Amino acid sequence: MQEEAEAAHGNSRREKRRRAILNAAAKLFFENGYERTTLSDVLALSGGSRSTLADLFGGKEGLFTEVLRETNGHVQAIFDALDTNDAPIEVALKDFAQQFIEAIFQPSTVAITRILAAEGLRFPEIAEAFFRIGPDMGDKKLSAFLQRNVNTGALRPLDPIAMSRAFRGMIIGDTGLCVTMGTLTPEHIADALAQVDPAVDIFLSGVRSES
Amino acid sequence: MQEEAEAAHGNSRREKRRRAILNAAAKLFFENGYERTTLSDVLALSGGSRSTLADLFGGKEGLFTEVLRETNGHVQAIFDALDTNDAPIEVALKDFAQQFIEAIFQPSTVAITRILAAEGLRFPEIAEAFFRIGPDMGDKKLSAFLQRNVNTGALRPLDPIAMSRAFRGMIIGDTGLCVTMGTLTPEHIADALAQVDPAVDIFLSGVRSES
DNA sequence: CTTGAGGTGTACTGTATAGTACGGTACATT
DNA sequence: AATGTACCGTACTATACAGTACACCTCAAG
Repeated sequence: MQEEAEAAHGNSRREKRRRAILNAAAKLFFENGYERTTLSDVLALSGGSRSTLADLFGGKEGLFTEVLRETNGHVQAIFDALDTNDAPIEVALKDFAQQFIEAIFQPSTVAITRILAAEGLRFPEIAEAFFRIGPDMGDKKLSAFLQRNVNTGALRPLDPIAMSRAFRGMIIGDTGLCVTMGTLTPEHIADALAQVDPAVDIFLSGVRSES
Repeated sequence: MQEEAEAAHGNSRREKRRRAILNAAAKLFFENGYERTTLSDVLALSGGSRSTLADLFGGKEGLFTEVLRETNGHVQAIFDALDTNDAPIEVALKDFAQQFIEAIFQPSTVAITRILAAEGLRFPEIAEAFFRIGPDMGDKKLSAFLQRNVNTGALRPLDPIAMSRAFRGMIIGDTGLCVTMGTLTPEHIADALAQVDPAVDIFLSGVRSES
């Protein structure tokens, strides 16, 4: 019974420590990278002792993968929330683009993108997992939407995958590179948002059936 | 006089060592990242002694920045070679897209993109320099080309910067993310090349003046 | 052949840091 | 309040690595 309670919300004390360490580690790993973050730094920020950290996570690698797993979960949730609506195509696409940009520039999304760029080769399965939930999720929803509009005859019968890819590329532009380079500023995001309308216009003119 | 010869092509012996160390360092930094590359690794690959390395580059940071500077130079040359031609718009754009993809997926471009994604925050001036010669160079040539075609009336009077951005985004798509994640494969490149034609079609249908 | 300037290799130093051991402490349960 | 489990903190160990010192070697010029 006691075990059950632990499994559910955790031994309140232990779980609090766990959360504190995890949060501190996430912050430091994302800010400074894996190598340049020391366990002492983490503990200085979180409180707790080396022994507890070792017990909870096994060691530095265990802590890191746990941070990534959790962040991947957050990102997954963000992309799950993406949706297309039943407004006229133009409006629906603009909505989707706004949501997409917001999803991509969420702090947790940006953080995990950068850290995986830096450390991805060492944790390939995690990098791949992220890739699958990030781009692929957006792609799936968008291409399904486009396919529906092809079926109704609203759009020319082009490959929905290719259209989806083109659309997302137009929306994101160079900003994706800024993210990984660490040079992302609020202006870049504002800029990306400002580019949505012209991009949608170009895209729609390109794919819409002749009326 | 002797000095002059040294300045030009270098004391042949010293210069050979320099090149060997630089090449080995580039390979290892790009493969394993900054932190995980040790000077001993570099020397094991290049030959030479710790003392010479210290003398030539000052230390690890000096060696690294020298590698980045040089690679930036190569990338600059690659992007300088990008050009638009006088063929019909559709052909010219497809040509440009092919060149652009090839430039972006050059080994040296990929290598420096990844290493800057990983270490960019520590060497911000280099990251920014790369950013300026990479995307911005492509952007400049492409938007000038588009502007010319707007002027002749071939294209609708849209903002050439926005068009350029949209075009490049469509061409690159997710593949840019693969690069930074280290999951780039030859198939990705082939895939990107295969997407050029449909992307150009969508783009052109979107921006061309009604005939 | 001689000579010296520059290069080589090794061995050393100092520092940083991950992981561990252990004695003390606080908290929850009864 | 007693008791035992789980946490804390410190100190220690082992290792890895950048940078340096130094004695030996190589090569080119005379």
